[in-house]
Formats: sequence, structure tokens, C-alpha cells
Amino acid sequence: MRTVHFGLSSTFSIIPSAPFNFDGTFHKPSHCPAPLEAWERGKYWQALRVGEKIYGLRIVNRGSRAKPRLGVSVFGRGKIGKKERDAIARELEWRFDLASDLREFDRLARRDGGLRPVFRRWRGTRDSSALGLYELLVVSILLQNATVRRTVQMMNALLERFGTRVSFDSKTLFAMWLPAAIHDVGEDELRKLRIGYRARFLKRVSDDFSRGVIDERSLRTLDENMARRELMKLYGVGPETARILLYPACHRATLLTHIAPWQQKIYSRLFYARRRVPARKIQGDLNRRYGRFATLAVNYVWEDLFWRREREPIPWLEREIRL
DNA sequence: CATCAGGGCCCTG
DNA sequence: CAGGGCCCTGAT
Repeated sequence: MRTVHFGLSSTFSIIPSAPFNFDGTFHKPSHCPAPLEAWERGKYWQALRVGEKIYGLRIVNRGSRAKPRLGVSVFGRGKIGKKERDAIARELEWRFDLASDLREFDRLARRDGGLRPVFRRWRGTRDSSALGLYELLVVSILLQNATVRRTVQMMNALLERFGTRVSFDSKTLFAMWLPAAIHDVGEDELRKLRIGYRARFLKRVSDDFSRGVIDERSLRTLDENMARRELMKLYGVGPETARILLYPACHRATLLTHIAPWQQKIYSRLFYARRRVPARKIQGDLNRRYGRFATLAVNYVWEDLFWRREREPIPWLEREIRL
């Protein structure tokens, strides 16, 4: 594993569409904790790959919900040109959905009696993904049949072996490897990192990405059903992993199509204040209530719960998620 | 100590 | 379409 040290290369601003919620957009407490990003109130850091190149990024909130503005500092080796800067800005706009139009969802959320406080608290929050498609796919594969603790172990083992440690602005974060880096590594060598049968998935998927079998760019233009179908063609991607990848892949909210048993238990508490409601009923009810924004609505309520968990222990939740 | 299920997927029959 | 197998870990 190599370490790179970056200095300040460039700064610029991005104006997201209003309303915008900085912390809700840049910090997702329900996500699997990995040393790929860092957050504190109003500030966010990550190592970002654009093509082959790695940059260190610091993003600072310099606006408000109604008049949003982001201060972006790019860390790298030497100066960067306007073209490079624009490419970074465009990638950030995509990943964090900075230009998204949330007006219709806002109207819908305001009509929701019981959950209005939640929607109001997070108003302007984007569903977003700090990671690129391949990177997120790696995380999703490691989540399969594993607790979060174990996923983190596997992730760290892989990052130590294949990742790049990026040191900038007094932070040290990892950038993930490129798919091609796994190409020449044997499956048994991956297994030594204790990722088990997932080694086969990781290898096949890395090969597919490095050979360009899947095109992240064109996936971004597809509607949700086409995108889901494309994702499920990938080896190791079934209904649950496709659900996780769908938003990052094409940035469309959609109807709920799949509720896993552990999610069912949590949704039962959140939406019905009961222990266990049949998954089919939950899916039907939420789809009727929020229509094509169902996944986004669930996302707000879900993240709100995990924000609460960061402040105070939630015993019933701890039992369900077994960290 | 041993056994087993787990935030899923692929493959086989 | 149902069900076995896959790795490893932690719970029992």
C-alpha cells in the first residue's frame, strides 16, 4: 500500500439548488463506516478518484438552507487546470445530487402528518453516494451475509493491501484501488484477506469493470428499471445489492421493490410503532403514500433514526443491526 | 468445547 | 422455483 501527501491545489465554489441541507447530504450515519471519508458539522473530507487520478477534497458549508454555497478545496500535486477543476465539480454535483429538484417531494412530505417533523428537519437533504459505482459495489459485496463489523474488517484488509493512503489537510483517508489492480491477483490471495467466497465475486466484478463490460456513464442516463436490470447482470448482484446500488447508479427515487427481513423489523417500528408488520403490507402502504418517491421518503426516515442513534443508544435497533 | 445462523448470491436439479 | 453451499465470526 502506498501513501501520498497532497498540498492545496485549487479552491472554488459550488452553488447547490435550494433548499439544501449540508450535513444531511454529506453525512449518512447509516452507511457502513469505512476510512474513506470524514465529516464534522459543516465540513466534509474525502479522497476522490476522477478517472485514474486521486484528489483530496475538503468541502465546507458557506451558505444556508435557502442560500446554499459550498467551498471546495482540492488537494493534489501542484496546480490543476480549469478542465480538471470542472470535471471534479461535475462529479461532486452528480455524487451528492447537488442540482436535484426536490420541490415535488417537499410538497408530498409536507402533507404527511406523522412524519412531518422528520421531513422538516432534513429538508433539502439529498440521497447521495460519496463513492463511485465500482467502489460501492465492493462495499455491497462485502456486506453480503456479514455483520457490519465483519464488513469493516474485510474492507480494511482490502484497503491496506490495494488502496492508497491519502494525506491532506491534516486528514488521512483511503482511496480505493482501480478495478484493474485486482486483475492480476489470484482468488486464493484475496481469500487470505478473509473475505471468503466473496473473493470470487470481487474478482469477477473487478475484471468486468476493468474490461469496460459495464459503463457507469451510460448507466447514469437510464431509468430505474433499466438500470436495475443492468446492475443485476453483474456477477454477485442480486435484488438487495441492486437496491443499494440503484440510487448511486442512476439517481432516481423509485417504488420499493424489496424489503429484507431485518429492514422489515425496523420499518415496522418506524412507520407503525409495532414489532412486526408483514413486509408486503409495508411495501404496499409506503408505495401508495409516497409513490415514486418511496425510496427517498424511507431514506429520510431511516437516516433520521441513525442520526438519533449517534446521540443516544436505541436498544431495539442495536438488537436488529448487530454491529 | 461444538454447533449454527447470518443485512445474499449463484448454481443445480 | 426450492434449497444447498459458500467463508468467517460471534452467539449460544
